[in-house]
Amino acid sequence: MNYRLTKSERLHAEKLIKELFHEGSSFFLYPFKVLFLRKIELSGQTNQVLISVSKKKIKRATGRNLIKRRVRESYRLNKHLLPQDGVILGFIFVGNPEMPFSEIQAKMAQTLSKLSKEISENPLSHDS
RNA sequence: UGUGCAAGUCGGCUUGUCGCUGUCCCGAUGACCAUCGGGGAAGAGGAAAGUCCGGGCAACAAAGAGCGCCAUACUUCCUAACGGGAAGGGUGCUGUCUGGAGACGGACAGUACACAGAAAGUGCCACAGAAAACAAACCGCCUUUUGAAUUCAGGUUUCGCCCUGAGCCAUUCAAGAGGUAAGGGUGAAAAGGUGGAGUAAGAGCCCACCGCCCCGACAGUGAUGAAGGGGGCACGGCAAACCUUAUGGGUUGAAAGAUCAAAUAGGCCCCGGGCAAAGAGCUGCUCGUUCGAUUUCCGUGCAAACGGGAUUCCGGGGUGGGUAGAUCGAUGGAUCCCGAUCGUGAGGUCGGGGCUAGAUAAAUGGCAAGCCUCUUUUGAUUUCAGAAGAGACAGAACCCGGCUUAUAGACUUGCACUUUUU
Repeated sequence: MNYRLTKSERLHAEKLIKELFHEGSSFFLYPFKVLFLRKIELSGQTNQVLISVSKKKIKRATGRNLIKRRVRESYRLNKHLLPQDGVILGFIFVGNPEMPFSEIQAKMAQTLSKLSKEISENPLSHDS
């Protein structure tokens, strides 16, 4: 199983980030707000992920760094739950700053399963 | 031994495993670029923070002068520079000791200082108080004028009576005219103080001493100190009010800015050529003057020098990749450590050695185990053993020098107090 998380799997293109926030669908599953966007021209390619932590929720930069690292780590270990189909993902953490890694990991698995189910029920039509 | 204060140092460690960032090596895709795979070593701080000062760097602007605005403000030094630092001076406060009858003075230690100017001008000084600044006059004290009232002072006596003396005087009250700043009271602050002489009462009005002001030999680079001389004594405080004086400052800030569209940028490869004392400071320019130097490695050679390579620059050719993306800026520097030496010190000079974090929707992490430290608790006289919990402040973003603020705990040195033993 591939547990790596290379640069190509992380979202860094400014254009795609704008599209994700403007056109992407979203749902909320504590402690994440999840944004996702599927594009016809990207289908079949690797998924790309973005992780963000609210500055309002966690004031200190060290605290934000810690949470981002834990979320990224949990995504890295659970990304096999989601099929590779060029999905653009955004995780915005809004939970407790002292949430331990084990809890984050459990929630991440739950979130990815839900997302996977949603994607398989609504296949991307070439007309839209 | 413990506690406190000051200065300094450190600020969790180890292993395994799964990952991330750039970099080097190897392999594959035709290729040193790109992609994929494997491996090696490296990868946050003392404050990385606040963005408060100073500098480098960059772009833009700019004849010169004046005005304005902002900053700084004891002296000398350190420094690339600074509003930073060092040493020194001054003033205030506190403590100890000490001289004097006293006013007050001296020495030492600690501590604070936004320490230029209040005898250039303007303004302000609440409340209280008579008065808050060319002093004034509420109470009080004294002299005197007018009016009114009373005899008044002393002795004796329980008191009254009485006795002696003086009465256009004296005392009291009211109003007016003047003198006064001793005393009272107010205030953060009231125009020298102590003691005397003097006076109607008083007063630096006068005298002695203390304080203060002015001049000041001499000492010191200087801030400043100061022998001595003179002066009856003014010149209240606030400049963190305006202001004056002196010095400095063009503006912006790496999200600055430079570059790239089939190549003319930048990377890599190949070929050819240049390069060795220029240069830097002072200056608008010239002259002049000062500083400074002969790139580095290997080979031959005593050396001079010669040959080859590297670095750097120029020219030519080749080559691969990316497109809101890429390259440069951008990580080796006023650098750190050790030693010697000069200096009271901040620091300077010389010698030796060491140092690849460079991200860019932004790496330096997750998990497990063990150790270390601290706190609580249980057992045990202490050493010790077990259990539970915690490990601060905090995340590089162009780079340096400072300042300020946050910080669990540990260690070192010095000083003070304390305990035990001798």
